[in-house]
Amino acid sequence: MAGSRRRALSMQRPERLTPRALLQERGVDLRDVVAVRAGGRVVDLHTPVDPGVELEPIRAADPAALAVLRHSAAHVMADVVQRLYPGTQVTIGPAIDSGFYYDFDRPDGAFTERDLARIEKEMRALVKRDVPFVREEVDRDRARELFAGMGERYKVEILESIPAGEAISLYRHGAPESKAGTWVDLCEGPHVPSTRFLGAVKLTSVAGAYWRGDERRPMLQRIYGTAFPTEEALAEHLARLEEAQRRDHRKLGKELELFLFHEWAPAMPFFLPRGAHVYHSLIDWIRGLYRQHGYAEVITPQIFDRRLFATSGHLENYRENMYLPTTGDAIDAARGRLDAALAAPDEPALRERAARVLLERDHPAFEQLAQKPMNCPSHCLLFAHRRRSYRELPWRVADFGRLHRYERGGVVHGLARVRSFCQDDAHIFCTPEQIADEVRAFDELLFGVYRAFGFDRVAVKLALRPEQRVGTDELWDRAEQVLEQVLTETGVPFEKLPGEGAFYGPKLEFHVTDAIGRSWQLGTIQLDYALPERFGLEYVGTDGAAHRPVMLHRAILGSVERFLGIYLEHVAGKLPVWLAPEQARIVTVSEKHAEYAALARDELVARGLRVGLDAGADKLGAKIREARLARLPYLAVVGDDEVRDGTLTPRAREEGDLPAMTRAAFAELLLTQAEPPRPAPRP
RNA sequence: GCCGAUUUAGCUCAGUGGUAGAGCAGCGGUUUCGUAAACCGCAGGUCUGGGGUUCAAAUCCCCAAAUCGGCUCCA
Repeated sequence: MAGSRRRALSMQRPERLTPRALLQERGVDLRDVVAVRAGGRVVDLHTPVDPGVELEPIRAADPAALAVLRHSAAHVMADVVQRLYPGTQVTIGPAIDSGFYYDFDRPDGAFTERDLARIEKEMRALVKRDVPFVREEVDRDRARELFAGMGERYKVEILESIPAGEAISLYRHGAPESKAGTWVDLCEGPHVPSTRFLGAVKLTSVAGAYWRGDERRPMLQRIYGTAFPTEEALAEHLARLEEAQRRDHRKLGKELELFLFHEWAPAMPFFLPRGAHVYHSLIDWIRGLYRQHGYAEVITPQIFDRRLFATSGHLENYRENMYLPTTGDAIDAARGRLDAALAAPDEPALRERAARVLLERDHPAFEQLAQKPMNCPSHCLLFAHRRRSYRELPWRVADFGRLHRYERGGVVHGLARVRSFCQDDAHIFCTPEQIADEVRAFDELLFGVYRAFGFDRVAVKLALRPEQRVGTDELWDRAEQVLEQVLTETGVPFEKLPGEGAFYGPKLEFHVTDAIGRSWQLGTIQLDYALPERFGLEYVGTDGAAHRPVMLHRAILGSVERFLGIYLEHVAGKLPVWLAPEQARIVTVSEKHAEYAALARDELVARGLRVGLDAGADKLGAKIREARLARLPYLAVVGDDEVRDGTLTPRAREEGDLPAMTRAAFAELLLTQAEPPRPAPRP
C-alpha cells in the first residue's frame, strides 16, 4: 500500500528535513514565506519532505498563499468559537474564492451579528499572540479515540470517510502554556507557520448550511469570513464588495425605473416603460441577427393540454417546476360534483366520487392544463404538423415566448432567477450529419454577441448525462461525443461537468466574466435525440424513406431577464446609447429657454432619437445631477448663448463637457452611437 | 423547501411599551439661475397581513406573506 510504503521509506531515511531547514540552508528569507510548493503539492514549512524534492517558496503576496492563509483563519475561528460557545461541534472549514467558512453544530441556537463581532475580536487577539501551527501524523485509531473523546461526532464521521491507507494528519495551534491550551483539528493542511501570517481577518456573515450539502441531514451554522495578508488587501476586497453592491441590478432597476416586483406576483418582474424599452431592444437586436443566420420566428401558446408535456416527458421529469393552472369552470364543476356527493351521503358510489374530488389529483378538473416552462414541445408540434423534407433542414425555429417555472421560495433572486421570463430560445431540427456544422455556427454567433456586449472572457463547459434522464445510453454516448468533437475541432478550451446535463440531452454551457470579475452562465446549446423520438418526428430523406431528425436547443443570452440583470451590473447601469431608454436630455439654464429647448427636443425626436426635456424651475446644477444619477449617455445644455446661436452644449456621460455644436451635429453624434453593434467575427 | 435576518410615507432610513418622525421625491408658492442638490410652505401612514399578551403594542409573543444572505436546486 502506498501509504505504508511511504512511512516505511521515511523511517529508513531519517534525513528527511523540513522545508524550513532546507530553505534556510539555501539562505532564503523566510519572513513572509507562508508555505512551499514541493513536487506539485503545497506543504507547510514544518512538514518534512523527501530529500531532493523541488522546493518553491509561496510568499504572502503570492495568490496561492491566500488559500493557505484563509484555511488557517478558519481554524483560528473554530478555536475561538469553541472557547466562547462550549458544546459547539466542528465540522468542515475550507477556504473559498472570497475567503473561508466553517460549519458548526451549535446546540444552543444561531450565531448573531453580535457573536461575530465577539469572535472576530478574539481571533485578532490570537493572531497577535503569534502562535505556531503544528502538523502531526497519527494512526486512525488514535485519531478516532481523540475526536470521539472530545465528543466531535462529525470529525469521527469524516475520519471514517478517509480512504484506508491515506495518512491521517492533525493540526494544532495555540499556546500550551496558556489557559486556552492548544486547539486541534483533523485536517489535511497545509497551514501558515504561525497566526502572525493572518494579517487581516474579517467575519462577514452567518448562514444555515446542510451537513455535507444534503438537505436531509442536519442544518449547521456556517460562519463566513475572509482573510488577507495585509489590512490594505482586506480594505481593497471590501471596496470591491461595495462596488458590487453599488452595481446590484435590483438597486439599479429601482433607481433607474426599469422594473419592479410586487408581492402579488412573487419573483415575476414588472417592466416599467424604461425597462421594457431595453428589454425589447435586446430582443429586436437578436431578431435582426436571426434574419441573417437563417432562423424563422414563431409564436406558440402559453397554456396547453397536459398531453403535450406528458408526451415530452416534462410532467414526469420537470413537474416540480411547473405551473399547472386550471379554469374557473373546471373548479366550479368539480365543486358542484363534490357538493352533490356530500348532499347524498347515503350513496356509497357518490361518496367515493366525493373522496376522489377531494384527492384533487385524480379529478380531471385538475392537471388538465399545463403552463409552458419551455418552448421545445410546442416546436415539435410545429415540426410535425406536415410532412417534412430533408431539403427543409436544418430548420431553425426561434421563439420569444413567455415561460413560467415554479422556483422554490428561497432561490429566487432579482432578475437573475425569476418565475416568469423569456429566453432568446430557438430549436434547430437537423439531420445527425448537420449537428457539427450547426453547433459550430452557433458557437460563432454566440461569441460575436458576447463580444458586442463587452464580455470578452468566455468559459465553455460540457455538461454530461444526469441521473434522471430520458433516452438510451447509446443515444447519450453519441450526443456527448459529437459535442466534444466540435469543441476539440474548433480548439475552444472546455471543462467537463459530469451529471449536469438536461434530462433530454448533454449541453454546452457558456459562462462570461463581467467587469468586476464575476462569472455568469448565459448561453447554452443542448443536443436532444429524445424529444424527436417521443413526438415521432420524421423527415423524408433523399432515399425517400422516413428519418428521425435531431433537435438542438439553444440560447445565447439565456433568459432575457437574467441577461438584463447581469448586463446592468456589467455596465454599472450605464447603458450604451443604442440601448438607453433616454439617450439624451435637453436641460435649460432657466425657464426663459424652455421654448427653444422644446424645439430642439422635438427635432431630435423627429429623427428617431429618444430625447427628454428638463425645462423646470430647478437650477442647472440640480438638473445635471438628476441626469447623471439617471446615467443618461448625454445631456445638452440650453442657455442664452445656445438660443442665440441655434446650438446645444452637450455633456457626455463618459467624456464630460463637449464644445457647443449645432442641433444637426448633435443629432449626428447621437445617431452614429444609436446604431446597434454588429457581432464581429472571432479574431 | 431549510437556517438566519429584515419589512415604518413613492425612495432611503430613525423611532424598543405611553400622542408615528427626518431627508429626498410629490404638490403649491418665491427665485430665473451656466455644469452633481435654491428657499418657504403643504400634503402624504390600516408602522407587511392576521391573531394574542397588556390599562396601553410600530415596539413583546404566535401564525402567514414578501424580501435579503446562505444551503439545496437552476436560465
